[in-house]
Amino acid sequence: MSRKRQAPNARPDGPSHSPGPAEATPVVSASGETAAVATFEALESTDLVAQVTDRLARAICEGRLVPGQRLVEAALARQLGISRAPVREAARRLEQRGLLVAHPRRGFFVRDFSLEEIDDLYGLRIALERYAAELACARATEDDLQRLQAQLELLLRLAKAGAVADLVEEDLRFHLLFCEASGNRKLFKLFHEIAGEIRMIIVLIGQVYDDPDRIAETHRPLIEALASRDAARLDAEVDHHIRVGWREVRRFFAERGAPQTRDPAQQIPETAPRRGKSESEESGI
Amino acid sequence: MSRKRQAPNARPDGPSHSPGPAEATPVVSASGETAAVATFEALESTDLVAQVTDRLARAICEGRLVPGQRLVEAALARQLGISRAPVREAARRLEQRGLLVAHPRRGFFVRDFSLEEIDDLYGLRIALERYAAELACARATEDDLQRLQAQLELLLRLAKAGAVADLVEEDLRFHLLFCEASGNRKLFKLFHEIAGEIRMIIVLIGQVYDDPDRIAETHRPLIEALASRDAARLDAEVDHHIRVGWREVRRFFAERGAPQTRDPAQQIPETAPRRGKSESEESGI
DNA sequence: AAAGGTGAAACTGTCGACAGTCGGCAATTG
DNA sequence: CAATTGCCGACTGTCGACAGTTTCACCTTT
Repeated sequence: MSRKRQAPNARPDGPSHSPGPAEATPVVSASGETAAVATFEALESTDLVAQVTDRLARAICEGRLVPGQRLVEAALARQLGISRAPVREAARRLEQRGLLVAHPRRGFFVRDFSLEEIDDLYGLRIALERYAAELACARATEDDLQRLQAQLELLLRLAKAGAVADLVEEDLRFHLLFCEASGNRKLFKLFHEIAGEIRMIIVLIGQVYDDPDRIAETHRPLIEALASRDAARLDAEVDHHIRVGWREVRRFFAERGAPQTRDPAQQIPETAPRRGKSESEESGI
Repeated sequence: MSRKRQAPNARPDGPSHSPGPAEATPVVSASGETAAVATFEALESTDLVAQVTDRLARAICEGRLVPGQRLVEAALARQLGISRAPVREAARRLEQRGLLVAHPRRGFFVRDFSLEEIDDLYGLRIALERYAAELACARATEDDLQRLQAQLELLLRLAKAGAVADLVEEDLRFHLLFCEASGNRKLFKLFHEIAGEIRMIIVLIGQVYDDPDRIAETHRPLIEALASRDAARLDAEVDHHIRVGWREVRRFFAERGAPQTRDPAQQIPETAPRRGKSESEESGI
């Protein structure tokens, strides 16, 4: 045996050394010390990977795991009462979704967004949704319209009820329905992925929806334009709708103070042409 | 106990790539400064997963692994002389790239495309590249144009030489350069992923490029349009260029006979309803 | 002979272990 | 006192093993 039992305290990572001015982040310091920022209960049942993925995603989106934070496979596995394999797998999936970033030999870190990345993402989103709109205009069924209408009503209800968190979720689902109506499955899948990052961004910057009713209401023109089957009109509406959100996000993001800059190692496809690489470490500490 | 690193066997070819064992790195001489900016390139990361990923991808694109074929983790691991973990990981990456499909509890299968999926993919590709064109029109640097020009010339050379296989590869790289010129990294990354599937489709249906010269030449208008900074013109050119390829692919695909229909379980984001399905086939590399 | 049942083989999901590597800290040196 | 080197701990990459599940073939039954 003689197996080193590891430090018993559930705080594997040093309090500092993480990415830069993390300390400045609006951490809900209600919990003194570093402490276990997010504790997970053990789980069982099948589909371990899916469960872990889901749980981690939720933890990230609920802010229990803050950007830049390091995730330690072994620690997570221990907390969840499982082995590292499923944790690892789940982390990979979240990396694909853009919620985590993998540093070779260093592990996974909670994704952080630069303003530039947010712009990239929203620009892409517009391109995708406009394409979805174009297709939907031609192929959407009466059923699709019905679903969108129902979703709109749900948004309105949530806005009235002040359930902002749910509103974010259902807002995204509305757009997902839109993509689904396009009939292009690949597009739907892609948007699904992007939605994960958008959700995270929105949650990160806090409550964008200072006027829930108005936000919910802005979805109505989209349905009406789609119903009219006027491609040009719908295109314009979609473009406008998303740009409004984009502007809001930008504004809030600027207020909240820009976190670290872009992570040089992340997001670059492995087969991409490689030029001088600089392991420019975070400028923290 | 016994640690058997590289299995000596490894029948399957595999001069991976390493261009020669001897590195003639120029000894840094006049480095008086403390900087010590010795020009030593980071040596090739001995990343097993990356190697396996690469090898499998190549096998698929070279047709040594046919669509629908089942991949058995253990068998692959044995052939490669490694354990299942890296193989598994590599398979996951290829799944993300759309080259493999994972059936829960059944393993991985080489992706197969239905005509509908091809249409989805090309439609999406047009949407993405048009967006890239729009951005590039405004942000492309002189350097970007230079690179594209050089790539075009490479295409022409390959066409003349009849190196069709390389032509496919470099054709895709041309479009990748285009996306890169857009300055939107996320877009670039996304297109990079899609490029994998497009490559596979092209390879699958055989030689689309029955007239290599013409194909290569069709890229010139794109550069010219970009150079003119006429967004509308470039948009039209991009749209046309891709649609031509799309049509070709469709034609060839129809001839080659449609394989199985769409696999219902594949490609659907986890939150979507899923059903079962069965496949078959088996073999080794 | 076809349909259904049963058992074995095969494969994936999961686990615990090990070793190399990376980052940080401390001792050392100029 | 600052910079450099060496050491130590921690964590990831990788491995072999085990158990549950699925598949496939053969045998039994109608």
